Amino acid sequence: MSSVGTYHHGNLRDALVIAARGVLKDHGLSSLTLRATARAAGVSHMAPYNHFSDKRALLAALADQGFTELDARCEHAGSAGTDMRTNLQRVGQAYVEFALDQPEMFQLMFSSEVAGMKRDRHESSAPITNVYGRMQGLVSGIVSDADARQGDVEAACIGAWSLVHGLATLLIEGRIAVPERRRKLLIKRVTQQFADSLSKQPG
Amino acid sequence: MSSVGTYHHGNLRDALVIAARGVLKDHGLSSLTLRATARAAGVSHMAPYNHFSDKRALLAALADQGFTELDARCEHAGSAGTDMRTNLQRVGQAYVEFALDQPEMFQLMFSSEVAGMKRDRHESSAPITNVYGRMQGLVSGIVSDADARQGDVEAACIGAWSLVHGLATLLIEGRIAVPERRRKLLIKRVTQQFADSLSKQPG
DNA sequence: TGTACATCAGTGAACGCGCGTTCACTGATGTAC
DNA sequence: TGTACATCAGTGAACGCGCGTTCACTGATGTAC
Repeated sequence: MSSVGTYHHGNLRDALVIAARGVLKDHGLSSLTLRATARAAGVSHMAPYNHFSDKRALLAALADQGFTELDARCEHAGSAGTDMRTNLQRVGQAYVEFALDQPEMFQLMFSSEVAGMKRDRHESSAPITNVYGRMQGLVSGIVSDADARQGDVEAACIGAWSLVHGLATLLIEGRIAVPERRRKLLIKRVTQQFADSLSKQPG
Repeated sequence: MSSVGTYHHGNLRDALVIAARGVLKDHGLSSLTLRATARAAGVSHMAPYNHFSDKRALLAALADQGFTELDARCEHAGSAGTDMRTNLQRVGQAYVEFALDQPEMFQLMFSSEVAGMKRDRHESSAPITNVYGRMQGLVSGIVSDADARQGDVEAACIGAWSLVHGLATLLIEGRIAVPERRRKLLIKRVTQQFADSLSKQPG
């Protein structure tokens, strides 16, 4: 137990993750350093080492939080209706919109700095698996209605993920020239087309 | 005119780009610095400033080279046959395989460090446009056979690019668990499915 | 209710690193006369 | 054919920066007795 302003912080670990998130959002991934995070949390630059083994562990904790939120949004989007094709479209849309809402977070989550992380003993295995598993479930459900070969199902699952991930990435990087106000419609159309195309494959 | 070993290099600009490419390939994007490039070219760390206004300009020149090569491979792949769907599939496959052949280059090309570059007066406008234009031509050709609306054509074009770009990105980052030997087949299937799905859209 | 003490969670100085860039310079080249 | 000189394309020392991390430390906490 501790009160505000004491020597011991009380919950510095969480506070650091929150601070890191602020730095990431306000100044971008390349400015997200250990020292900047400590500064933002109002603590000495050495304090984080009491809670994270090193910089990567801190970034990994933040990325985990992002994956959890992405998964939550996809889950919410993908369980609204009963039509699997619609649900898949909505999951895809949620994925891309998450990336556009929090581009820096999305970049962190898929940055090579964080990939293959040790994860500092703090539970939480690869949470991207949940997101992909969700798509996989829907795609498999749709495609397996037809008499598809197994390789085709796998390709369709990976295609689904690739499509939304690529769209998110290209939009974030500004490679796709589309005015702000048309973005959402575009995302909907692209994901829609993909969802509609499933199970129209030749067996 | 100058011979080897003289004070004046003769063609340091090109030599620097080649050296940068070596550094990028051998040590990755984060190690691709001005000084490392100069070192690799066997020249003082200040010499590059006679040929490039700053670090970004050097990286941009290298990225341009990458885009040119990517476009060449896509062109070659996409003009082999006469069936547009097949050509589109091959272009997509070439895109992904380029990324896997030269992952660090691909990362550089789409890194935010290089995006929206000034490009140091050395001609060569955004060469990614060529690659996308190629896909766009094929997709439009296929989809416009049917009576598709304009927005659907656009969505299909962007979908094509997103699909291959996402697949390339996810494979490079090791997010897709697929053994080395099955990669090529997977890429083929994913691009194939997409190409086949075109013009089966509902008008 | 006190007190000794181990442990926890902070501090701040310092190190070594490599970076991009500035600066003043100098050696080599080519051209005008 | 020679020579003065402007220009080009290098050099190397130095600066300031922020980083991650080490180190020795110290203040606060909680528990055993």
